[in-house]
Amino acid sequence: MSVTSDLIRGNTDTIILGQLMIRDSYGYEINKSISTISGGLYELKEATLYTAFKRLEESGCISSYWGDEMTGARRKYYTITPLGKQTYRRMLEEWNTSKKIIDKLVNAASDGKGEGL
Amino acid sequence: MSVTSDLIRGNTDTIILGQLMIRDSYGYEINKSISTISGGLYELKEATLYTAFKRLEESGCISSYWGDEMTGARRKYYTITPLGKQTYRRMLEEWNTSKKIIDKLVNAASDGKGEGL
DNA sequence: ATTATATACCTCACCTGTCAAGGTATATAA
DNA sequence: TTATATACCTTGACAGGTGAGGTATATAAT
Repeated sequence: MSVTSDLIRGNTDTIILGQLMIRDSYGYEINKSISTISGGLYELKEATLYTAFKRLEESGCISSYWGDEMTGARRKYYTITPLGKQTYRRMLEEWNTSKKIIDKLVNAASDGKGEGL
Repeated sequence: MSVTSDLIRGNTDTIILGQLMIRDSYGYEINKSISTISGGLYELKEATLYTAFKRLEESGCISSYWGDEMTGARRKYYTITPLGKQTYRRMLEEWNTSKKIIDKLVNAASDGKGEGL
């Protein structure tokens, strides 16, 4: 884990919704996927993950159902709702906008040497 | 202000240090610069700004002195320290790394259609 | 004179998201 | 029987952001 939480913060919900855009999934699997996709550089803490599920379900972005596994630990699957898809797309746009602005702001000292001051 | 605080969070200190890399400055001016650079899409809340100054000064990244204005409101100027410059460069690297990872994570549904799951 | 606006600083209480630490349960490998 | 992997969940503490409030100087408008 080399990515600071404070830099990921605000993207947690988008990341989870993004995974559910692919297909229904459950907590443990989503977290493994995040770890894999990030090349092992990031993974959500379990408490953060389940807090996010609760938040997303309460806001109507996802819904859940128990899997019918006949063996192993039970799994709680999540589905993204239409509201969730809409929210995901909005958050993705927000990220792209913010990314550009943050880039400008943190690099102010390098581009053009100080416009704005 | 169209940028979500949670997306900026974690970059606040980097942004402030970035401004001080250009030249010594004071709170009010830094905030105006941020607003200008972001095209009016973002500005720090005053409470956030002054909390950040306190945090950065306590950690030795910046130091301060009172301006010698003979008119108008007094200004408290901040200088970036060698530790601050080092911290700034490290945080900039962290942002660049995180940015790529977050991009991968939030766009997982679009690139390659689901690798990692 | 008074009000409004701009500049310029600061603090406190509250909110939200993260997370360490703890817990429960099933299945398999050592 | 112990360890590891899978799989879920909660609680209390913590840190950063922020609304709301305060102080003070200077100028422009009423």
